[in-house]
Amino acid sequence: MIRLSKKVEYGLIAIRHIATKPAGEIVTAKEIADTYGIPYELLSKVLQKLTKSGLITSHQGMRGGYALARPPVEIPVSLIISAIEGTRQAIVQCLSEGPQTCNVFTVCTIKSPLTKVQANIERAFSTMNLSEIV
Amino acid sequence: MIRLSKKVEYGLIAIRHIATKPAGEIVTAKEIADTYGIPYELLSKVLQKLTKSGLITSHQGMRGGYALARPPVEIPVSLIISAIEGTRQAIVQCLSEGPQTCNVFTVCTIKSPLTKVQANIERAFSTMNLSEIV
DNA sequence: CAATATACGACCGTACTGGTCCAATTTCAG
DNA sequence: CTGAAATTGGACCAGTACGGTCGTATATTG
Repeated sequence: MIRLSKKVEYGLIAIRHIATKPAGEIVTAKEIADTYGIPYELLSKVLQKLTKSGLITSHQGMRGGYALARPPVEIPVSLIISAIEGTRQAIVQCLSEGPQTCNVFTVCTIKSPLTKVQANIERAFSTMNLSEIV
Repeated sequence: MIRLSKKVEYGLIAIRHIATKPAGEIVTAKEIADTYGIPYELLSKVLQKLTKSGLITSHQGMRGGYALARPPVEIPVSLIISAIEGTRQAIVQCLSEGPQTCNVFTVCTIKSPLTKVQANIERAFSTMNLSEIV
């Protein structure tokens, strides 16, 4: 039907793992990769994206790693997803990109009905926060 | 965030177009393709899938075309999507394919939390039927 | 018989995805 | 101050899915 990318899966697993630790504790990418059998380099990229969007903080150098930037309650699942996927805002191209890239934009008849479904999905992801998946 | 494929978009537009006609009226793929500027061959494939899953009926030969197989109220949007996409049942691989293909299946910690989101999304698509998007 | 329609398989280019490799940089511990 | 451990970031690659096209077979009707 609809699928989250592997990167998002890894990101969710990782940030959840961090959230299970005592607040402020620093976790390395290697630890997470080893724990779940996730490719280390790929996971690193994902964690870097989460860092750039301010959901987690990074600490370079020896004894470095990652920690949550805010309490889990303030991290909705929707933010985690959009931090990793970046683009792809809407379920139909029209809604997010408009006439430039959608060839049927002007004659499209399903845009407005689908905004309801869209809102529903967004609500599903934004009402659930990190504290609910630990 | 999450995106419906172009085929599904075309399928929704097409079946909606058929639904706007008087019940039983036959519409050709060409008419739909021309109306919305959709590639004819691609649309044909989509309509064939909708036919195979029993949502619409096809009539070959001259004066042939497609018509709804049931009243619009009995055609949930979810059926249209799964008819066209076939596979891809769940938002995370684990949920639909299990341990064979998911490398983190046994240690995955986000499966069960995400089933709630999953159910939410499915409800969003299955509670909306064709009569609501015409 | 000919025109019109669906049915179906093969094919193609592009883009994205998951994954790997490598080098640079920062930081702390000894 | 040096080296190990960690993040950062760019390049790259194989596989696959997607959107789209083409050609052909088959059915139906006028």
